[in-house]
Amino acid sequence: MIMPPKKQEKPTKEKKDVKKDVKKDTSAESELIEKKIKTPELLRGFKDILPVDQGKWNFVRDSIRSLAESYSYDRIDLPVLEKADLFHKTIGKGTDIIDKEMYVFTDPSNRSVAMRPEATASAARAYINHGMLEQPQPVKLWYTGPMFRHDRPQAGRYRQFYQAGFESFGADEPIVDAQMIVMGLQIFKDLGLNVKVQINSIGTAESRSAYIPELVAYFRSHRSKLCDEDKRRLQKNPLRLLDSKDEVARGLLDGAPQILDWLDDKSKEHFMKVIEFLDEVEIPYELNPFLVRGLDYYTHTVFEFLLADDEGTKAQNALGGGGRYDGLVELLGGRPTAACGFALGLERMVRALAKYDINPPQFPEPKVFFAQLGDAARRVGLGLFEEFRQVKVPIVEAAGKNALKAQLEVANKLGVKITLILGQKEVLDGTIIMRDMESGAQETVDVKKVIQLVQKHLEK
RNA sequence: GCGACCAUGGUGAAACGGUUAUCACAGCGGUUUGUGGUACCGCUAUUACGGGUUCGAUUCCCGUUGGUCGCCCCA
Repeated sequence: MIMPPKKQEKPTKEKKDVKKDVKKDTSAESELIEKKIKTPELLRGFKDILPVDQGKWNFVRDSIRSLAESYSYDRIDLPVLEKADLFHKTIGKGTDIIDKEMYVFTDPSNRSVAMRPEATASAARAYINHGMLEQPQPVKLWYTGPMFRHDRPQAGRYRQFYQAGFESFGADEPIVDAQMIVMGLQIFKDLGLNVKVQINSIGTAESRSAYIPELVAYFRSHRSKLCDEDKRRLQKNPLRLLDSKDEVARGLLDGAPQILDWLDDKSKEHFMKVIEFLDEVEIPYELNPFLVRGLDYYTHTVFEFLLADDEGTKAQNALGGGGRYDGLVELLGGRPTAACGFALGLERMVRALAKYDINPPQFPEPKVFFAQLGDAARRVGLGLFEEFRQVKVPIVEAAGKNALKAQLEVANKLGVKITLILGQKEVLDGTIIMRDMESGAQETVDVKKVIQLVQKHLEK
């Protein structure tokens, strides 16, 4: 008992040394060069979505797609790159998205282009470009894909992030606004996420231009009390004062003029109807008179989807948002067209699933493993594997492994019920071995009957 | 864009100025070449990168890159 280890020790030690020396001599140089070339690094704020996460991602993507289909929204795929101008016009100068965060560059043909920071503008552009205003209205489109904003990365905030969005063009009815909210909430419900919606109306551009001076006047009278950030807002983007996180500003908000009071009658009526519809279908919502959104094109109804119980981090708890944008198509040179839509942040949804430990429904595990030995068996196996696939018996293999042992280890890890073993002998005899993984019992059967036999065995 | 914290193998951790960087899990290979789940053995890290201090740095300092958190913004 003592002897063998001693015998082994010596050779292994020698082997070790040899190996190390060999490594140093032959590959050390190339290794060094590789390292010096720098191991590749991800761009800041960019992320790989790895196979382990795809389950949750597919859950999110599938929920969105099936909802889109049941509400008969048509899929549209829009380019990632657009003329920079498109976003300047629509999202608005003065917004952070445009001024600080957009990936803009000059392309080889000397055009100013931008990686899309969102897709509503592109959807409106497509609506105009392809004469969709001649189609039966409303035109209902949905999309999903990556968006780009050069913001400082944080949890739930990336420079490339995925959005899915729904846009309805050509309907000014309040029911459309309400339906958007219903749809959004339904997706979250399908995912098992507890999400609340906040809504507000910011009316038309005219009513806002009447309201903003009032708001500014109010806060100006309290200017000395405001924090620096809010003073800046007062000048740059007064509406943002409404969702300031500073306590002083929050305290002042109670006495501040509310945008709802400044809406014209039509806007008020529109908003009232949206709310009535929501009441009708018993959708819980929160009226948030301080909700404003960061893009210029919004009119009337605006809403945001928030995680309902967001103890812990308050940041990045908005999972999506949207609203009406009646002026957008006209702004881009189309015929005046009412429109409404919303977008969802996919990584925030995936993150919420992880946070609440919600796992997507699992698809059935394969129950049959196919082990093959030698080239002849591989050749036969190729066809057999395909036959199994056609009768929809999920079957897996590990073609990268040679040893039967290694293949059985994989089969075992997969928790498979049956392993089929095909080797040289069996190929010659036209047979195959069927092994029950629980009992370990195995029998040699006619390869032509194996599919039937496997199906029978699985039924038990 | 501003501020703070962090960075050890595929993963989670340990060491903390001092000889061959420790442990667990995963991975791969092996324990006689066609049989799994256990056991045993072996292999897998120039301590993110680049500089500096030091006789000596994973450990201290600076820069870069990346991550996280708050602000800002938003999805």
